[in-house]
Amino acid sequence: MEGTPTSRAERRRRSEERILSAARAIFAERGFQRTTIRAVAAAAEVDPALVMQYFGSKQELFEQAVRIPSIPPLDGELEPVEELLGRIGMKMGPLPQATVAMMRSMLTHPDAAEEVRGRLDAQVAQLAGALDAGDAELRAALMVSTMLGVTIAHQLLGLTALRDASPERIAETLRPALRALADG
Amino acid sequence: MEGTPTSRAERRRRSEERILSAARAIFAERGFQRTTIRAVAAAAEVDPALVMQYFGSKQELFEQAVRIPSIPPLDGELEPVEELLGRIGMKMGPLPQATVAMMRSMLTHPDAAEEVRGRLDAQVAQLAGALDAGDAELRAALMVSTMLGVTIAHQLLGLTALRDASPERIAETLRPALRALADG
DNA sequence: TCGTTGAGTCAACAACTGTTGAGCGAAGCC
DNA sequence: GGCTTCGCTCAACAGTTGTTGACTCAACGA
Repeated sequence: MEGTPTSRAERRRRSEERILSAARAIFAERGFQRTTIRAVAAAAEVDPALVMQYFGSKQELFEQAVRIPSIPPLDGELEPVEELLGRIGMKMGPLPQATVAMMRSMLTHPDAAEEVRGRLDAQVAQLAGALDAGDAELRAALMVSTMLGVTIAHQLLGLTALRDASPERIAETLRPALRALADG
Repeated sequence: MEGTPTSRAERRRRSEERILSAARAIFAERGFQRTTIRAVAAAAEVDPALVMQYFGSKQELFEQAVRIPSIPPLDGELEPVEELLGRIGMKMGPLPQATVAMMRSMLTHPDAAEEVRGRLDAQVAQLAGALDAGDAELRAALMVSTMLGVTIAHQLLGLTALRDASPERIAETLRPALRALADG
């Protein structure tokens, strides 16, 4: 019977992973407040108390569930605009659940808001460094905001006009706008 | 003593207005889930039961508090781009609390999500009608999404790079991007 | 084999939530 | 003045929530 491991460490690892996976899914679907530990536990087929025992609190569970690798540095080769579009291009397929969970909570959960703001600020700074003219930071911020808006409208809100558009077509249509922002 | 009206109808009207005003403020600040009827009642200096008596349920209170005049039809005179920017221009000052409440809740409250999606869809359709080329709807959707993203980043998230930029400068910097989307 | 450890459960607490029904007191009407 | 109406409050219920402590039992190390 390889399927059901009886090793202690292995069982623990798997339970923890099942919990984290369930948490990501439910946080992504409902956001922080509407997600209950009981619901996560049920989805992970585990007792609610176990979730507490492993993660200490709902907040801790959230933090660990949405922990995401930080934004990779700008690829010096590609143009910033193409870099951004590429990220969208990839992200126009389903976003990682951790990202969705983070975004879904960012307007109603102060900690998520601060985390997202921090990451976007960083991305703005990074992007601004790759632009030239004087108000690079403002233009970078507007580029990032545009990406944010399109992602929200497409992935979280499901705007009808965007729902059936292919990622490539979106990226392609968006390109001139981003370029206009990049060039000033 | 004009300040404290003793007329029944007048008292009722004022209480209802105080409740709605408090509700708008707190819904705008915390979103639907994190807003409690008790908090609204306290802010309105009223008993929680009164809120129920007047509005029937928390959901009803929310709906009445965020009720907003629907989007005015596109002014045929102005170009669509300028029209949009104008609205942003106004909205770059503080947004109406009802709007903020709606937006703050839209990612975590299904009803708010549907309402916002509906309004944005309508705005897209309206805008698409004013553009010419083939994929007008997609481009209109991206214009609206851009506005959405900038508004969120600026008003709800407080991106540092946007926080200290004047509405005019934002609108001005954004114009070429929107125009690029509008012209195809 | 046996005591220890730790994964996992069970039942409960305490706080908070939306919501309700009975009741008080003053404004309105005759 | 007396009856009615209704704005408003009080106290409570019932469900849900995060969280906890005692407990069970199988894996583990000697």
